[in-house]
Amino acid sequence: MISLTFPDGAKREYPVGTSGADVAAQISKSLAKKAVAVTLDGAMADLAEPISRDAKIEIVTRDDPRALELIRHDCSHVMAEAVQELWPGTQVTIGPVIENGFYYDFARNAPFTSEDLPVIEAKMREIIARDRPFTREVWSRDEAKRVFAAKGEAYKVELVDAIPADQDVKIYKQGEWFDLCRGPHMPSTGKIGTAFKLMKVAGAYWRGDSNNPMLTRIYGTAWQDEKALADYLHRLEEAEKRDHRRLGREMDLFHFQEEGPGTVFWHPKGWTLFQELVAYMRRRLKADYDEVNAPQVLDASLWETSGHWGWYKENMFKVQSAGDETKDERVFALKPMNCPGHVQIFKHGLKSYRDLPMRLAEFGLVHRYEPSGALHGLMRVRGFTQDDAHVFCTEEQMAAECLKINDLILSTYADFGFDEIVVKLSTRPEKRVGTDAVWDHAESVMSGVLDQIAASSNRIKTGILQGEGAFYGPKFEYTLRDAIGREWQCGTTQVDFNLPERFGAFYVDADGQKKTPVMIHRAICGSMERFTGILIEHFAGHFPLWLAPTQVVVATITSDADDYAAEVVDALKAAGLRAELDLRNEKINLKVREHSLAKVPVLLVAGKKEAAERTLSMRRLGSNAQTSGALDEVIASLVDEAVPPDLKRKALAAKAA
RNA sequence: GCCGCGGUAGCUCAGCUGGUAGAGCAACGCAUUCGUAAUGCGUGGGUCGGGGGUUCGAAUCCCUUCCGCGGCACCA
Repeated sequence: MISLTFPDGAKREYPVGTSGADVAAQISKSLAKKAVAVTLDGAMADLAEPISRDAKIEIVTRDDPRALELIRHDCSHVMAEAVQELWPGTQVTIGPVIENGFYYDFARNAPFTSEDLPVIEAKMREIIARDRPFTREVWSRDEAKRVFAAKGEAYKVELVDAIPADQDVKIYKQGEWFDLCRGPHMPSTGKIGTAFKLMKVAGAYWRGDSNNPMLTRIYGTAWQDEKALADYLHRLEEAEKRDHRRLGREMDLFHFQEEGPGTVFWHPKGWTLFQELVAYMRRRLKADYDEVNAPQVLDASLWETSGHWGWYKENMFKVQSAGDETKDERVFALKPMNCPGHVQIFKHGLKSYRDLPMRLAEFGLVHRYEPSGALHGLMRVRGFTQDDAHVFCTEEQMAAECLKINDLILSTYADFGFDEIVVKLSTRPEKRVGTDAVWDHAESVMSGVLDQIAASSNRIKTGILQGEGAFYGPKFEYTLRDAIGREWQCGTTQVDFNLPERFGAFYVDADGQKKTPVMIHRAICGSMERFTGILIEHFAGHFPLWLAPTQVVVATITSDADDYAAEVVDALKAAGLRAELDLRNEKINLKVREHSLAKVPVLLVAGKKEAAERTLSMRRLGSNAQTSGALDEVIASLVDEAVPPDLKRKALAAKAA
């Protein structure tokens, strides 16, 4: 007999080999009907799996959140069956569950197109309606390989080979069709239901390696019921509405054009937003950093010394004289990084240990020849501005500097409303420079700092990314979560024991000896262009007043109010607000509509009455309520609201003191 | 870079199996002075991404190239 413990703590005895299905059936008929799986000591398992040991058991019903993964996984199997039924000869590879859905990668001579999706969906509905049971078998490796090889499933043969020797080769059947799979699955295909949809086709490399052949991936989404599916599709639509490329056009912030692939044409409004962000960052740096500016175009030899030429030559812009007659054959590069420039500044003149830590910041415009397929609006461009800085310090100062940077990064994010942050330590990659001893040391200091960060706040999550470090040193990566739950990796702190040495940078220590400083690369926003894009999406274009490109529009109702409205705009501008005047001979309805669509935060309406009383009717974006106020009071309250968060904090602190 | 899809007026898009382009919005003009998400009427606007080919004839078919979109790979 075995003893099973239920969630309520009750224990019951069952014969060895009892299945979850048996247990459910003994509890109640309805539970047996709803059950799709069990958890044994927390691990999900098939309902039909014979239980041979004491365990904590829980019956998982179809409406349990944990069943969602099973629905999606089963759905990917059904999709694979549908595809093979429709196009015999198509090879199946892998089909995992992902966030919000699943995919399956197929190998087929002619790739699928989006027109195939409804056809596959229809076939899937047929298979689900057949409601054939999922059954599990364990095969020997040789048998599995023989069967798959005989079916022409070369990829599956490779997958069987990849299964660790101590694990069984499990096969799941759904009627005639079967797949290599570790499970678990629900009892039958009918449990999947109808709340699924195939979303898109895409190419994907076999095993994620670009040296391998490209397979066709079909993405799908699946949910417990139609409502959840509809909600998900609605969320996608909403996300699309806040796409920064769309808002960039609608709000007249920036554009791209063919002649400048991956480079931004900033329009007046977009540039105002961008500069407001830069101004904010610049204020935040003032206390601790010195701002510098290093050249845009530097001799290739400098990049050879830094190692970038060797590692990233393919991704750099080469610059040369374009003149046909020129004798100057020198090869320059458009800077892809600011660090070599900053090292030159550090090296210029003798530095003492007393000068350390030396923190050099630059809003450096860098250019990288990104692969064409990687370009994506402001998020991935070929020319961008880094809020970069390099801290030259001693080894002893390193940990403290990392923590100081951590404080700056987290407080910056908080000012934009990002307070769920994940900090991850990336350790040595395979392709790297420097000795193992140096890496050992750097990683141990960094992991100590990571522990301190983790201990400092319970809102900050930490983790490790094995092998993801930069070629010259380990790094921290800061990931923030936006208003609709998407994660963006922005900030980074990278310890570098290599570059200063490569460039022969040194300082004179207290004992009169030359020593190589440690260099810490750090960025907060990362790419200012990308961060601007993130902010556009995070706020859905509905910026807080201090960031909004146009903060206020004063719109008239009749031309009788024109003079007054003009006076109001002058007063707003004099008070430092970005204000525009709308005197057009149009109805107020049209004006309200247009400025609302342009996402202007504040609309001040002036009619005959306001002009006579020297008041304004205020309407805030996103609300149709109107409030009336005296001119001076309205301006004062808007001025107060438009103070950036860092200055507001400062003013509060000054008041308190 | 790789796989698939796309590029027609400022924007969103129609244009089937080849017969030299069309709508809505926007713009411009005129009228309207009208209290919180579209006032009415009128007018102009496109070498259909570029290049080449097939054809009597190409937005439409083929090749090529650039750019974009969705993924994959990459991201110092």
